[in-house]
Amino acid sequence: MDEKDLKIIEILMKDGRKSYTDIARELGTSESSIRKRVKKLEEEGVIKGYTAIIDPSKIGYNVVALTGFDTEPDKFLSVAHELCKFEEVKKVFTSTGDHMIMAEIWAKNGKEFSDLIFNKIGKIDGIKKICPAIILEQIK
Amino acid sequence: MDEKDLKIIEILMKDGRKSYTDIARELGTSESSIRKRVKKLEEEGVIKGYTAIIDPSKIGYNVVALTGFDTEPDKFLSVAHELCKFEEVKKVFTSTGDHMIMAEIWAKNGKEFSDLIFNKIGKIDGIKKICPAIILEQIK
DNA sequence: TTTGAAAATTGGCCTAA
DNA sequence: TTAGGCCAATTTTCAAA
Repeated sequence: MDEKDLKIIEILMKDGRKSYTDIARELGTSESSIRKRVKKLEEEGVIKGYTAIIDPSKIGYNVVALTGFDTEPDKFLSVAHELCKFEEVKKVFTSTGDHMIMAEIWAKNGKEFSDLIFNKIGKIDGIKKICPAIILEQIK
Repeated sequence: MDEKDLKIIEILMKDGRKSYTDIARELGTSESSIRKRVKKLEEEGVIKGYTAIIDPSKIGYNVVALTGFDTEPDKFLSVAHELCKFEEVKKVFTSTGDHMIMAEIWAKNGKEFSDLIFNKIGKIDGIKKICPAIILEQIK
């Protein structure tokens, strides 16, 4: 892990589909050098994967919410695990602060979101409180 | 925007570097069809870009925090805008719920994080309250 | 790092709906 | 007119030396 690896990571965070050849040109080195470094970074788990950044509203998901969950202490991990099973739950974090678990949840509209929160996710055993913060706009 | 577009999006969210040829094979169609659909999705802003998913701790960022900001109502937008200028601030959202602004902030350690919060970001005009929730683990 | 073969990308052109 | 298919030139990927 050196300066060049960090540069590669920076470039791939900006454009995850940039070709090794392009990165090599940008950093003034060879394509195979870049490819081997990227492969190593992937194997080491530094690069965990690649993803397309989607505008949820453009595919019909008009409600995206950062949702905090408070749980009974001993049910904490099982709640987190259950949350992951929902297709609408895109990300799950454990955290300090106001809530033990934070999740990013996508829903088509307010009705579907409340149905999801009250009738499905809310039914998970061990959840004490749900605190949704609906994202209005992603600025950065 | 049809079923096939949604499938393409799903595939590219799982692996943002998958080749058009591979996607075509998976969906039983031709490479050029995929290519033209992806290009259109990009032009329409459905696909906003691609990114490598990095494990922050593996590149020395041991503190990642979802941080809520309360602002004076009229300074709301300028605060959001100022936040975006910090390299350590990776994402900025406006939201309903407890806080008007939510940001994902990366720091190398607790010391750097508190320095950032108290001495730099905290100095932005219009901020009334900062509520950091440090992410312990990303499960999904 | 270099090299060469295999694979993917790209642009143009054609057909069909 | 638009989406899909086909082909040929170029570029990229990938493994072996």
